[in-house]
Amino acid sequence: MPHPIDLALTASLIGDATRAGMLSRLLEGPARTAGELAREAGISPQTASGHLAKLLEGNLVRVEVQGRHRYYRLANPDVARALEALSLLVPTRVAPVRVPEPLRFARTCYDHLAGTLGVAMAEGLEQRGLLESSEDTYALTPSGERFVAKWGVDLEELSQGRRAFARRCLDWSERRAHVGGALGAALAERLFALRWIARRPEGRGVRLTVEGRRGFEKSLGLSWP
Amino acid sequence: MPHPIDLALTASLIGDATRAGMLSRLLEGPARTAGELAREAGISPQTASGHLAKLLEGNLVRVEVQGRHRYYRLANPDVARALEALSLLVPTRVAPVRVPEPLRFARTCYDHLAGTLGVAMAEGLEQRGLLESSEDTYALTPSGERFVAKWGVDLEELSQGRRAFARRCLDWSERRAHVGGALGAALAERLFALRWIARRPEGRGVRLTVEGRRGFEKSLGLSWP
DNA sequence: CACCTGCTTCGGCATGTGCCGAAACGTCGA
DNA sequence: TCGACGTTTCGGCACATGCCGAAGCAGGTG
Repeated sequence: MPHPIDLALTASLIGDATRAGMLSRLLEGPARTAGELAREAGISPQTASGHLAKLLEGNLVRVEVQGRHRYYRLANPDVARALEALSLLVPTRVAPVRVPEPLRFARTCYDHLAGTLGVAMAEGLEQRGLLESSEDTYALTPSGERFVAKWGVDLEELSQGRRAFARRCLDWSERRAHVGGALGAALAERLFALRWIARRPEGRGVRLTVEGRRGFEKSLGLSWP
Repeated sequence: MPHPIDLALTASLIGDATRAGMLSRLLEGPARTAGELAREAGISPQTASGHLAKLLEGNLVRVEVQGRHRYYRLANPDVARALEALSLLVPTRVAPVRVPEPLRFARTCYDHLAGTLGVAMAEGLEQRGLLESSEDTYALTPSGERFVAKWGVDLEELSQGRRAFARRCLDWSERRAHVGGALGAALAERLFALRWIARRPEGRGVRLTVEGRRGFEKSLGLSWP
């Protein structure tokens, strides 16, 4: 752990509403000029400049100079991760997050399964001792390896790739983790192939089929109304 | 993402040196009473009480009342994760606070370099724009390719192999990333060959030689007491 | 060169917040 | 019931910091 003073210094950079807004926008959108950030935040260019100088000093953003424009972006992926980790701590106001019900129940997150279903699967695997979580990754236990093999996941093949094996991917609608990485992608791919889940016509939404409902019930004891 | 104002509110709870110190202690140690936390922080009980009330309100800690004592602890594992994610963003000071024990300072992790030295090398390369990190891999920039070639790394050969090129390997003693994968192995191999580092007689410990100390100082500006 | 534009630096004002002294509250033990 | 102790609440002070107006700097353009 770093010295508390340094930790506080970094946290206080995010701990200002204006700067937090800038960082949130940079987290979700492309690089922006100082002027754009000022307008979006509703503050004068001087003030924005001061904030950006601090963020730069704290190594939360980096800047690319193009002529008289200065494009700011998040300094590195760690910053994005820290912002997301902090977001999870924000006390929920009234409704947790307003997500349309279908999307909230199940959707794809890049190439793996997210939403209530994705989280339930991860936690079901964990409760049955098939999956173990560490700080930000998952690992299959020996019985877990046999279990996913029954679904048709080829572990040999997965471990070849350069991709992280199984990442704990934080779910923004559930505020809990689901399985990402190579394993997450392979699980989703198999569940589609087994027709336990099916893509909705458009968007990232996913539907649980009748077979899927039965399958999850039988294999992991998961059930839904 | 939550509203930026709420994000800022939560971050600013950590963004005070005194509170950050309390949270750090709670992260590493057992639950403590309000009075203990006050003494450890070197502030009056009233002031500590105010801080703890804020942390409680922000749901970063929870409290257990036992008679006239109040035991505070972190509210949940998400808080610990957020603190650690934030710690990663703290700009590195070159001199570590504590004199590191041998293993902590430098060791091999499979076939690449880990510990304070491994992390410092990775971050030194990154700060100089020689290495870029994405989610779980590293990539050499063009200037980085020239740099490692000077150490005798044969990039042609590395890219032949089936192994992941450069993995971000999380260091358990430092809680930060160092370079793994094929590049990490090649760097370690070259540093041994150049006699910048040497294996300790037994175990995985690694020693920094006088040449190594000079070399890291000159090439990456790293120095140790 | 002059001029516009994007951005930063400087100075002063106002608000926010960390700190402690004083005092109150609740629990425990004599 | 009383006093000791751990903790919280209240009030006021001092410092830190966000804000903007004014001014300065540097790149692009005619």
